[in-house]
Amino acid sequence: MNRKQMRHILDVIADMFPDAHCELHHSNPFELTIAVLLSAQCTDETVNKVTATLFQKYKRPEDYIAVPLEELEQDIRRIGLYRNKAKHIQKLCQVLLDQYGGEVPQEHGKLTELPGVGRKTANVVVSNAFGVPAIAVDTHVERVSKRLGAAKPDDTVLEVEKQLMKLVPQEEWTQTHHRLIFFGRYHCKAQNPQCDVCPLLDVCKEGKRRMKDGKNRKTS
DNA sequence: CTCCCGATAT
DNA sequence: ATATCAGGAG
Repeated sequence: MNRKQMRHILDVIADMFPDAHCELHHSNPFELTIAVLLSAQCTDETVNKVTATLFQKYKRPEDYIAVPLEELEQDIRRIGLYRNKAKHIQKLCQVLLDQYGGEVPQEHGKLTELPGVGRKTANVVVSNAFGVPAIAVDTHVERVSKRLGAAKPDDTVLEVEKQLMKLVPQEEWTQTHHRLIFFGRYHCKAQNPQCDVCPLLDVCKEGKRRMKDGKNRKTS
């Protein structure tokens, strides 16, 4: 795929989702970091249900390490993967207090060194909380990029990210990231992609293949 | 690569 | 019943 082909895709998804945004509820960089950490293999809707009460009980890093690990585990149990996540949160809060005065660092390299924070989470935090252009490749961005042909089927998430950074102007990285997520979450879905009503069908090999094979099933 | 894991959609 | 969900660590 070249930049001109990508430009067309960007214009179409901009028209479909003009105000795509971060759907994880948060009111500061620290809450955003916790929310993204919790969101692994879990819908943002479930995360928001939990953080609605979680963020009332735990305001600062000190609050998370003041309770027994088991108590924090129970407070986030519905998220899934809760034992790892609770452990990561306590370790992360300890590091924030020990090394960063209780604040979330703005440097991408420092973020990825935090427990439970990988490249994808760091990208979300720097772009959403600190205004640094970034394209976080989550399950939706990966799937959509590969279906549309912006990345190869066996590319790693890092390779997908690099490819998108080449194809998309830097000033549009963060916005594009959100629009690709919305496109993947609400339209080009994992299970029932709505190829039959997709404005990108004419440029999507995967979509044409699905329509031809009759795999596109519009059930609602 | 495997493991972690509950909630929801299909 | 199975697939999937804003992944990361060992």
